[in-house]
Amino acid sequence: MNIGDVARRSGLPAKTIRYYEDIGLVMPLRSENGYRSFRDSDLHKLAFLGRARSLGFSIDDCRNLLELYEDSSRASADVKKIANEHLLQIDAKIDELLEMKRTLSHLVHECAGDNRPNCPILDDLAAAGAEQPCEKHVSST
Amino acid sequence: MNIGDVARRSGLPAKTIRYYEDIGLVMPLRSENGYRSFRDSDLHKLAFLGRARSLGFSIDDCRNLLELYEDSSRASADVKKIANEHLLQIDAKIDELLEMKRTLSHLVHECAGDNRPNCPILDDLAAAGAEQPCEKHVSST
DNA sequence: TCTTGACCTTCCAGTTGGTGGAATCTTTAT
DNA sequence: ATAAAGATTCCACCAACTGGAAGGTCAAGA
Repeated sequence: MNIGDVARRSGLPAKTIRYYEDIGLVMPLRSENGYRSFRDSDLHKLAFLGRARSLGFSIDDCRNLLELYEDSSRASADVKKIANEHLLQIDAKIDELLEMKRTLSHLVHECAGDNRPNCPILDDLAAAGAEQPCEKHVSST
Repeated sequence: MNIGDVARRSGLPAKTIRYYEDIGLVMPLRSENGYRSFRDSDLHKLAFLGRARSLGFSIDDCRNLLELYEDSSRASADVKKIANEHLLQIDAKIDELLEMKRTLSHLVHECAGDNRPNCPILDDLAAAGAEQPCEKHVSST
């Protein structure tokens, strides 16, 4: 299979597949003309990578997952550990975004959004870090 | 004020402040010795930027917000528009992460996580894109 | 046979938002 | 005098690609 076929079948852009070869995630053979020649196993790996990436795993995690996948004597605990750590990061990110959303939607709600200059959103951004203009308490935390 | 003071007061790393000057977000004066000399207005801007960044606004958004902030004849609608578009992106990201979380926590739940090789997580990653190995229906959308 | 177009190759640069480090001043304190 | 702290510039690096240029290859049609 040439890269175009693999791209269509895996759903990954050809550019990305070349990149994955660059960083050693797949090692397709080469035809006489210099074209990459992908085996079914390469396609399979790329589909695996695409799926793992779509679940948000880092390239580094993907590398480890792929290694585990190809190790028939793996312990599922090792896979689960990677997945669990990733889940924690996802949770952290969700929390962060929810907090942003909470703050921002509150501000947006307060803002008239008309042609007048008064704007609680800008007020909030400008007020940050200058909460007490009269007395600075250096936070003993 | 030297950059160290501004860093302490704004909470931004000195490196970041230099970077913000590089990309034209702040334009501190220079002392005779070549040191950056920050005015109160610069510190104020940097605090503004720090707050906006912490709400997830892109540097580009920050640039626009800063411009609006300094334009006393702005329309609050312009600010609100930026904020609302950002909110939409936050929502999209949250949805994406929640979907990842849903899938992944389901898989993690299924996985024994012991020393045996059988692993539903890997099975899922491997099965993706190969759902029907016997018949390929090219998806008529 | 020639040519056109689709496909493939490599390589270099840019993206986002910084961070790390080296080499080199300047200032301040002892 | 010297050392530490803090400043400067510049260059490289992170993730995970993406875009584009310049060129080689292949299959089909006139």
